[in-house]
Amino acid sequence: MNAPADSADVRRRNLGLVLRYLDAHGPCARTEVAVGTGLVHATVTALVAELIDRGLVAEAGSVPSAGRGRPRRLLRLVPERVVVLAAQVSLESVHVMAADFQGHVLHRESAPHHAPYGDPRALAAVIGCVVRSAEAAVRDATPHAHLAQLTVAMAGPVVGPAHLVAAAIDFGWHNTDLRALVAVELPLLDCPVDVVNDANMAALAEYHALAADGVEHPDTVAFIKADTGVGGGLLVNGRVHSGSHGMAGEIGHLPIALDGPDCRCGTRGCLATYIGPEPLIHAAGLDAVAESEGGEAALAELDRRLRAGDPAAVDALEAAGHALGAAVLGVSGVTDAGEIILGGYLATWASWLRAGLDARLAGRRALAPDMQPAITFGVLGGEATLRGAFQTCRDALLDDPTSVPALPRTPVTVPSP
Amino acid sequence: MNAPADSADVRRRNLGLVLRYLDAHGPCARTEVAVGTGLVHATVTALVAELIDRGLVAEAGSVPSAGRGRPRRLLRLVPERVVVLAAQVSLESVHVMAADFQGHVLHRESAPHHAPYGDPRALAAVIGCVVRSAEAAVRDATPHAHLAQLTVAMAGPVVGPAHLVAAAIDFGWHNTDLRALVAVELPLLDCPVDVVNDANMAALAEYHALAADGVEHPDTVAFIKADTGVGGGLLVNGRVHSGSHGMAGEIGHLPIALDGPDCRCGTRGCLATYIGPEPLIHAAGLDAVAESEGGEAALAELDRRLRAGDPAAVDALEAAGHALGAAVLGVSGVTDAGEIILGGYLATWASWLRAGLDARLAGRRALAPDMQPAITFGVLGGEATLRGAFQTCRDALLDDPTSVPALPRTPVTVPSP
DNA sequence: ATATTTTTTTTCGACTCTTGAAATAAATAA
DNA sequence: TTATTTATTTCAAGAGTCGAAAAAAAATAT
Repeated sequence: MNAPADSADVRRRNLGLVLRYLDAHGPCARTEVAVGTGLVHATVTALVAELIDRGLVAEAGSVPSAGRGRPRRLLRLVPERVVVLAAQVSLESVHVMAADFQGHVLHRESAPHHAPYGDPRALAAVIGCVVRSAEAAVRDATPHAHLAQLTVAMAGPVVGPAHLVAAAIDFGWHNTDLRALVAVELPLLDCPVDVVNDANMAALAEYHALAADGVEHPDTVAFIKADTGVGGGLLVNGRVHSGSHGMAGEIGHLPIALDGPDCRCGTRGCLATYIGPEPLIHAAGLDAVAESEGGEAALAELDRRLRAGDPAAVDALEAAGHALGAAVLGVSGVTDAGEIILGGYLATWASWLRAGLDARLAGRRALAPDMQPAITFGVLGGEATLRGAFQTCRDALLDDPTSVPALPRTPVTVPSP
Repeated sequence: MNAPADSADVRRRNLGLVLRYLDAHGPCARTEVAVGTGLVHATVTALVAELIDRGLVAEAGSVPSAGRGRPRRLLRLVPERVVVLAAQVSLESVHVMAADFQGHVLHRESAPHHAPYGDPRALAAVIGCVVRSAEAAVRDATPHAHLAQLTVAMAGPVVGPAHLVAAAIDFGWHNTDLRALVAVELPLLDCPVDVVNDANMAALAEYHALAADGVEHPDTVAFIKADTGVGGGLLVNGRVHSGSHGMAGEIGHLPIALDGPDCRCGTRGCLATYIGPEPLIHAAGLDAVAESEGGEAALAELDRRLRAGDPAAVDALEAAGHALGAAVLGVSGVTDAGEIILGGYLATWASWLRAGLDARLAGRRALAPDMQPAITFGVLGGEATLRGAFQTCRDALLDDPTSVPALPRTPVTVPSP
């Protein structure tokens, strides 16, 4: 933050600029990179040379240039050069994904963790085990890859530069240094370990998924999702804003009604008491199903009833839409998010939520039509969190491509005299 | 954002680093600056030389160093070198303040603007007139000063890099380029003109005022104020986050009750319908006073009654405290602000609000004691907005000290041979 | 077949910035 | 006076970007 700047900073930034350009615009020539980034040809030559050294970029043949002239030598990203590991800790199991730099999944693995409540060490051991196995599998397949980072996403606020898990309610933790615990389990894994909030990751992933589909995002974007719980995230300029306690986006307890239902959190009228799974199940008259077959089954049944047009189910979602509308107004009022992405079953059931949601937004809409936040719907479903953890690794690498070491010099076969 | 980096960027940053250090730590020697900033002695010498060239820093005598050794040559900021102009447009008048780099007020001036509703040009003319007169007064007094910036704060969202005033409800504007209009009025004023949101400026000012008193701020801070209306601001790392439409902090319309009172904005249950001046006056039974003597007088009367212990007044504020508590929970839930600064009469009447506020926060407090946002109270009152506009100029200068030109070279008297 | 034109890429010298080591300056203590 | 200590400056080196010129590689014109 207040460290001196340096020519190395300049280099890092410009390397990232070139890498981002190649990533976004596919294989292209140095000239195009120069024009696209605003750098001068000479500099692009130098930067590309370094990226080639580090194995992040390779030449990929020539194409004839327009009309006559020297043909363009195409440059392409080498996604295989980098492998990242993304892990997600859910209530009952650990999921790990290994992917290359462009997100091609190289390996997936899951394991139940049976972590005893209050014992992060046991969980770290399971994480370590799964990650180790995933890493081994990948390392065999792609021997030259650089392992860039492991990012572990889990429920609960993650705090500060030390990435302490401040309070994982589901696991009974308090100020746990999960990162250190995992690192202990993985002494041989020679890469940085990151611990992040899962909802924030989902937000990041949906943001990028929509951007890949051509959606232009405003600079401030909020994300609200509901599945097993209600959470969210706040993105500023495409980066996660995690707030003072890593809790930005712990939106489930946004108060939307002064005298609403009591909430686990101790207050009342929280958003989660309107759009969370339990209240929806209750409103749709599915308490019995939840009781006998569990919450997952009840939600599945709710989905069936919605599609069948069951009035209680439809009404439940319209009411939820209203509450969601209040939350959207609240979030957009506080953060001025220009877009709000809805994820989890809020995306799945978008068509049933829309009525209540739009009704609630209509009032405000009258005031400043062009200032309404755009409402979009996530497309990643359960994949979002892992994809977001992956994206975090990617961003780190694009911010500092020098973290990837130079390739071992290929021995030049000198023609004997 | 995605422009190439450059050695000039490095210079700018490091000049700013040195300038900030001298600003924060008072006169001190180059060695101390080097240690404090992490720069090397040689670099500090060069940077200081440039700052002296630009007239921002001057040598200020020597003090003996600890024990023996060459004495330290102290460096001091030259606040007089820079003059900034801060303007505030309120409903009825324009206020302008000229200050030096450290905020010493050089001149103040106000004028009623009688701006006809919907005519930004007339208002721009008044602003121009006041600014011109202020500038002339200051320029006479301090002939060598560099006029760095004019920042105009006004109610209403301010959008994007063009600083368009998107929708100034009070003035009936829509997407007005007030900056251009003011610039037209001030063709001779050779400095950048900025237009910003007034509540955001108040937030910035209170932030710095508290920091000057030794308060350590968390990285995310929210500000909520009420006086003639309800507004606020969001600060991330000490910088204003204005959101996608410059509306971050238009918090008056945060919905806190699903079925609350109707609001001007078209929805219902907005924060402003609970803690705004009209509802408070009404709840305290002062409608008649407001009718006959105006809102200002009614608020003054409310203040008297509070201090006299009038039950209706006290109850009104306790209820407002409750609503405010809900807003605080909402804001902190969405943004994870580690601190929430309350300003305007929310600060003045802190002691009467606390009961309701704390009651509302108590529930949440039980969940995560160390994650509660700290509640602090602004100290600047009506001065906040102008001070914030000033601070914006200051930040711009600290971010790029090269915007201040070199002093005209003092003619060296060559001894004739 | 050769020269010319066009486009892409690299090379080279100039300039700026930070750095580390050495030199200089200015005091005190012996 | 001479050594010691501390603060500051000087100087050469290293790393970056930039602009102009040169080189490379094709297509077209002669």
